[in-house]
Amino acid sequence: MPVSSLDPALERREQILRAAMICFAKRGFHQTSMHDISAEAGISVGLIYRYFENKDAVISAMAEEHKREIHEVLERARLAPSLLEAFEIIFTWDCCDNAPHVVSAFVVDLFAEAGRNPGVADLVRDVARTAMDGVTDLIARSPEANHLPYDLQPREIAEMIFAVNDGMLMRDVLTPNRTSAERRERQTQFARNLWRLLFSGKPEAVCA
Amino acid sequence: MPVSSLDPALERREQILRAAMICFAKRGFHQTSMHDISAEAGISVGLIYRYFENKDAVISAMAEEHKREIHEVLERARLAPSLLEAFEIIFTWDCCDNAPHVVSAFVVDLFAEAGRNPGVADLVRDVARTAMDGVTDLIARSPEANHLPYDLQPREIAEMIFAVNDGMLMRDVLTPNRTSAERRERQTQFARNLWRLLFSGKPEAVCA
DNA sequence: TGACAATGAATGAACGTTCATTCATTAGTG
DNA sequence: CACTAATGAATGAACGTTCATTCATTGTCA
Repeated sequence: MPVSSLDPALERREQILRAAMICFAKRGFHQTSMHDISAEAGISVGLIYRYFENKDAVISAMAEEHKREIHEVLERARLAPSLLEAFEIIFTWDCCDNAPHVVSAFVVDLFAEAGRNPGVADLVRDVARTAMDGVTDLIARSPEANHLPYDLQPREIAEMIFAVNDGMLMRDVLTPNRTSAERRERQTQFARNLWRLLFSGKPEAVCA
Repeated sequence: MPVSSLDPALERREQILRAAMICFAKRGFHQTSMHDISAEAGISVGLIYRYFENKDAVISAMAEEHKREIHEVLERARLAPSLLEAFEIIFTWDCCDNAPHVVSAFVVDLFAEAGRNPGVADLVRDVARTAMDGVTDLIARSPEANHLPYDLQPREIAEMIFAVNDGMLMRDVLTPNRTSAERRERQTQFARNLWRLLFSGKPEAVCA
């Protein structure tokens, strides 16, 4: 548990967001009541309104946190010593050790919410575009870019990576009792398979 | 618009389901009220309860309809003259001409619901497994199966196909104003790209 | 130091609204 | 008339939000 901040107000905010994340993942945005969140956080209902204007603000704040997290993952991928390892980082970002399966349930619900809430849609679109640009750039700069099969462009490969990644995330909500380790193993396998398809040869043979 | 049935009771049922689908896609399951559905269908609230036990039953019935639709798509894919064409059918099944973008919004919400409603989860899991088995079989039986790159198994390829497909579906909710034709074009492109990655050669060169 | 004032974090009952569901009633049909 | 289809006002539970109130902490001053 991270002793995240010296500011007690910020700590409260994060405590509320942590509780909200658990509730949202368990029940979804619109089935989660403010009472649920307050109970999960061990505080009173009213207190939430000291730190957030309303329920929508809680959802937005969490979407923002998700945005930061994705940016962080991209940064780590950018620093990876090889493109394959960058792939693996991107494919396993949601396999955090604690709270297994919470992230995927949340993200799927976030996309569903984006489908009807334009504000959330803008935010998710923004994250998606930034991530896509980052990975496109990552591929274009890599030494492997010279060996791309056929006339596939870096952008097309990035799109495929994200499609596969999102698709696995979506499937994940169907198997809630898989452990983080199992998920990581499985998704790493996906990354390797995609890699093999893209760069004709064993992974070790192409690493920089 | 299909004049689906001679039985007026069944017709009412379908009228309600059609209206519910529109509402669910627009607002999501839990933000859609029974009044919304009745207004969309042009009937009274109480009448819905003559044909469905409660709101959950409406959701389940629609998930069942989705199941039937997927099975139908699989059957069409099975009858396709080549594996590539089967791919294209699978990748574009949700690009129906009327009601653009309705399907993807609905399906993403369906998965989100599956994440918390075990009954829905069972149903979706069942559809997913059947579809996966069908496509695995499709690949294994195809003449191209002998040219699979590296040690990739038909099952792994099927998993990748569905991951890509689900991922695109998820992305789709972010661009609600794309037309069906644009979506079809884009997703066909995805199918072709995946095809090229899988079977090293131009599509035309490998068709049976 | 000790007494008192001010602060604002925290509470939870109360309010107005929305919603799923029911049911007494009406319309339609044979 | 008898029977079913259809209506929509009524019900009660649940929800988001507000706010009067409590109380531990901090600041002030003699």
